[in-house]
Amino acid sequence: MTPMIRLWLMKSEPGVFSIDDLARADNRTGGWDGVRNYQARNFLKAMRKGDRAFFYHSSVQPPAVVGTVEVVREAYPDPTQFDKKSAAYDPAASQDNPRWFQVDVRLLAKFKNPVGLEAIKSSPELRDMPLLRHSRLSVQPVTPRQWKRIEQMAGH
DNA sequence: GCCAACGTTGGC
DNA sequence: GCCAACGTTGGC
Repeated sequence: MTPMIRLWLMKSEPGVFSIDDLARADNRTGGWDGVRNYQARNFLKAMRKGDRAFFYHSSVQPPAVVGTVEVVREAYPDPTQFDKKSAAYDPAASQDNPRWFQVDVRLLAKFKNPVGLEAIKSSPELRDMPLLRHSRLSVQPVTPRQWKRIEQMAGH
């Protein structure tokens, strides 16, 4: 039986963690920590090894999909929730009862031609992306059709 | 820096 | 359980 590969989009502010940071990491792999939204967390927990995701840069000009990553480790407790020095510290979380999770991702490709938010808005095939409707959802599903369209726009 | 959208908190 | 107040995200 062939496991279904799911497709996602994950947002990050490049000033905090950028696609180039991931490119420089050991094995081009890093933990996607700091997610503190329940709906986004539930999507993180639904991710399976081998799933792919777009890496989206938010809060920069221009906001854009800048590449693709692959899930290499499924959800496990995000250690920053226990770290009092972290901005993502959550006093309500405990080791016994973690509230927040992260996955590890490996960089697959950095787009030569990032796909800007403006271009996404102008493409009729992409009008239903949660990105355009729920701007605050930092981890969200992508349909195969949307995936193909964005890769096409990126020249990949 | 502003502010719309929307998620979270807490008083009742 | 409602909802006002508050906080955060993220485009502009």
